[in-house]
Amino acid sequence: MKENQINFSEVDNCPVRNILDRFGDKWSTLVILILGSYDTLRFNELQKMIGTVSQKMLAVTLKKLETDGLVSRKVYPQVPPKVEYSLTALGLSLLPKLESLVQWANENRTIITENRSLKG
Amino acid sequence: MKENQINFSEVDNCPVRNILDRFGDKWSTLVILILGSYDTLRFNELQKMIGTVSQKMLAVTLKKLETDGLVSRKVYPQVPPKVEYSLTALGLSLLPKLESLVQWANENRTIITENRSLKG
DNA sequence: ACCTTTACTTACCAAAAGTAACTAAATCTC
DNA sequence: GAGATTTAGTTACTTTTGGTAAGTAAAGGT
Repeated sequence: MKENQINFSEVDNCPVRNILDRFGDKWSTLVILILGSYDTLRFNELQKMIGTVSQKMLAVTLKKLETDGLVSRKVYPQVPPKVEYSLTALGLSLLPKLESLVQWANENRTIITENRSLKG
Repeated sequence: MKENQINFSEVDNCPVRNILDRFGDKWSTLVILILGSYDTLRFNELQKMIGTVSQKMLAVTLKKLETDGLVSRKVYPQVPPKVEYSLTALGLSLLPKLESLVQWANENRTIITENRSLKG
C-alpha cells in the first residue's frame, strides 16, 4: 500500500467518489467543457451544441451542476424565456483538469480505436 | 469561438466523446485509479476494494478496459482460477490525469458539500 | 462424499436515461 | 384578432444500463 493512499471502499466516507460520482454521469463533463469554451450559452444553444442530449437530461444535468456550484444560471424575465448558463469560479477551476483528459483522449484516440477493432 | 476549438456536436466525428464516453460509465475511472495505486490485483481483491460494485459490472468494466488496451489480464491456469489485473502503459499514461481530478475533488469537497446542503 | 474456493455468466428486477408530447405567455403573421 | 412561433423547461412512457442472487467448473481439503 502506497503512501498518500486513498480509501475507496466506502461510498459515504470516500471523499473522491462522493464528488466524482457526480461527473460520472453521461453529460456533466461535456457540459462543463462546452461552457468552458463558449463562456455563456442559453439552454437550447447548449442542446444544439451537444446535439444528442435530450432536453430532460440537459435540464437535470444543469440543475445538478448548479446545485454543486459549478455552473451559474441567469434568468431574464422575458417571454419566451431566456436563461444563460456559464461556469462559476469553481467550475472554471475544474476545467483545466477536464481539458487535460480531452488532450489525453486526442493523443490516444488512434491507438484505442485500433485496440478496439482488434478485440472486437 | 476560441481557437483550438473542439467540435462536440457529432458523436461519431467527435474524437473526444468517442473515447471519454467509455469512462463516463459508473466504474471505469475508479478501477483505473485503484489499479494505479495497487499495481496488480486479482478480480475479487478489486471487488472488495471497491466494495459496492457487483461482480457482473466489474467483469463488464474490466473487459471494456482490456479491449481498449488500458488494463492487462494475466490468467494463471489454476483451479480455482487466478486472474491478475494491472494497468498497461496506456492505462498508466491516463492515471495522472485522473489523479489530478481526484486532487481537485479533495480540494473542493467541503465547498461542494456546502453548496449541496444549501440548495439540496 | 461433500464443502470450499475463484472468476466469472445468466436470468431476472430496479434505476437511469431517451423520446415525444405538453405548457405558458409574449410576439409575429395573416 | 385567431393562430403559429418561440424558449425553457416538465411529464408520462419506453428503452437501456446496472444491481441481485443464483449457478458453473474443477481441484483440493476434511
